[in-house]
Amino acid sequence: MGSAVGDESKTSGSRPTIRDVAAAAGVSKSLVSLAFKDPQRVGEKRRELILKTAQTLGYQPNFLARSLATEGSPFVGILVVNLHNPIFAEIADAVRVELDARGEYGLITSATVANDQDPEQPYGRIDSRVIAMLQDLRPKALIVVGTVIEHEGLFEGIPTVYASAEPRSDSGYSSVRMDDTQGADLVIDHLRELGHERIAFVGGLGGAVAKTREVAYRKAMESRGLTPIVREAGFFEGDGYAAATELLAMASPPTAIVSINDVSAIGILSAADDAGVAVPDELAVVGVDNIPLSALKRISLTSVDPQNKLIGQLSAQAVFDILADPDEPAKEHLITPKLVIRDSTVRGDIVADKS
Amino acid sequence: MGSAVGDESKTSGSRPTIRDVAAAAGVSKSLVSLAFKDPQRVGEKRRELILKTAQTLGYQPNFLARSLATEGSPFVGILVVNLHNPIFAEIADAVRVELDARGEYGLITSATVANDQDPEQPYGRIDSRVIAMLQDLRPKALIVVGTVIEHEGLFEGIPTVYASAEPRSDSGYSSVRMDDTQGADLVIDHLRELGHERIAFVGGLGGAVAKTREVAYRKAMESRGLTPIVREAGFFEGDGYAAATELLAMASPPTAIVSINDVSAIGILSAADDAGVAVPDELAVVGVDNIPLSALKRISLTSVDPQNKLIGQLSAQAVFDILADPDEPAKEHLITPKLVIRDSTVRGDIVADKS
DNA sequence: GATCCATTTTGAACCGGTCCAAATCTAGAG
DNA sequence: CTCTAGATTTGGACCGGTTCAAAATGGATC
Repeated sequence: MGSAVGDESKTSGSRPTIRDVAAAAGVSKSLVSLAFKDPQRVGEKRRELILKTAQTLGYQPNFLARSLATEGSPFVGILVVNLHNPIFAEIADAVRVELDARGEYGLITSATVANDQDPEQPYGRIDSRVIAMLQDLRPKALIVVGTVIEHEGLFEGIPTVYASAEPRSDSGYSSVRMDDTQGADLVIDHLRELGHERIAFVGGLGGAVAKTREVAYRKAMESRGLTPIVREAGFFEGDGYAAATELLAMASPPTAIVSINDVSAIGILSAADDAGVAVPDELAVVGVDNIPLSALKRISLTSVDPQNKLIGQLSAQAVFDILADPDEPAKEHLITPKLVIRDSTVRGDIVADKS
Repeated sequence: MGSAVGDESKTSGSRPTIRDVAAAAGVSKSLVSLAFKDPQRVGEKRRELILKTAQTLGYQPNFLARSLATEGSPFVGILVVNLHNPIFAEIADAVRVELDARGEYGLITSATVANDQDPEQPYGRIDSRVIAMLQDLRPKALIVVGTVIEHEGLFEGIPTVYASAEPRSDSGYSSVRMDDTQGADLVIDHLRELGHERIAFVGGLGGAVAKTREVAYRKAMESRGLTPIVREAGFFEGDGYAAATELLAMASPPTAIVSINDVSAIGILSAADDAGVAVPDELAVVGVDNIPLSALKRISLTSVDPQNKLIGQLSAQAVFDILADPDEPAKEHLITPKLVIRDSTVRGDIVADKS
């Protein structure tokens, strides 16, 4: 009565709230809330009524308010450490697909800050403001994709799974990553089948991942009665190029080079080109990561595929395990990699190009 | 009095709140709030006291509560459409650096959902739950990096800048992107200087970006009295390969091919290799994007560099402009690209490899 | 010592939800 | 028709901040 205020007086501008719906439907806000999160508890009639008015009003629960009230957000956080690395994008995708399949959803974020001090690990340092935000958001769980430099209990209280990170001795966090030992075995066996014996390794610098792979290479060689030839190097094209150039200048150069990763391996290919060494006839080259560009015809690099899709799936799986039983001890999942054989070891033999 | 409740009874577990600090410092919560967001208004003594007790208690304002109360979050949202495209990572980085330099910060997110229906634009469709969240968060502004398929007023009420997206006629949103017309001029001029006249274009399928580049190529050719040769194709390696194979089988094949982007151009290189056509002697190839892998020696592709760093910077700049004056009409910034000349057009001539 | 004004501080309402104890409404049993 | 148990609905406190009008404080002035 009175000055006949329209029903929609509040609707101006911002989104309708739960109170608007309650008023329009003639029920209490509590009931509207219930109708959304536990529909069975609400009587048939009102439920329909509430849902319909919500629909017509265009109501959508406010995520912020909900998270504040419940002390927790409805999603799983996915922190992608390094946006420049395509394999992390693959893992993140797989994580999201798996979460979706189980009715959860993932929020992808990156907080990486360029780190000029350490050219060998330019990414991995993290913006604390973004972390603070993520903490306040309190996602159900967190999946960290890639290696974070400073991680000391950053996400206390949030169940965390590390996907494709470096092996860490500390923490009781679950992790999922490629089994480098098996990777090295695959590579060395493949090369030996092709008749190679002087097999060198390029890499080892720049963190635990590098070290792990170097050790795996050494073991694989020694267990087969071969002598390791290691040339320390970093992760990038230039590193592989320099190392390979040196190796090829040796008195009796290696007939095969195994690299720490694909990008460096591509540098090795260039070094061979420049030195007039034919690949694969005079030199076989193998990388690790199986990044998309290794499949390009111009490169066609034999590579250890870490099975990123599987890593993503298992990471999501690990999150569900933790959620189901928070007291379960942390697990370390080691994925068996696959060897993708291309022209850099066997001419013209294109195998398992698409998986 | 009574059962002597300890001061820290609330501190157990979760982070201390503003009330904990207020109690510990013997002031009201309002004052603590003030001390944090407008320190000048608080008396010297209490300010110091409050800040110190906050420090010792380890208090940090809760981002969620703040955003809810103020109806807005303290950061600029950066929505990276496609994590798999390295140029978007470059843009996002540049945006963040620029925001940082001006005291703001960016929250990177990706909401892309794989889109099996349309293999030519596999990314660009967006997870509505993530969008809803972003809306609730109400960032100061939003920078969308890359082309979003469905965008109809998704972010109403939030100032939005499109970086490196397709040109859009609708909307009053600001945008920053490469000037494709200038890009085409650079390419055609370069090729003509090298004596090429039969210059073909590969691409044009898969959205407005593709169409824009095709039109730019046509204009550049016609304005120079040359006849356009267009072979419609998509964005990927296979597309370039197929198109180039066809072109090279023509009675009088082109002596140069301009591609829609680098990835497709690499396919063209492969096609030339397989057809026994020498690059650059018998065929020159040019791409667009200057993705990192085009600089690899094995590929060494001449490419139009869209100046991603600059695009990122200007996008951030555009955000500040809007924030400073919300009524300013939307602007369209066109960036002048640079041509990076490599072996695919001029043998052995390595120019501007690192910027 | 009283008065006035500027500065500092406080209390309470609010943002948009959740949640729980209490109130109300069924309907079947006695 | 009353009683009671179970289902449904509601009011109000709460999450952790912000905000603003009003109260308290502190000088300076008369």
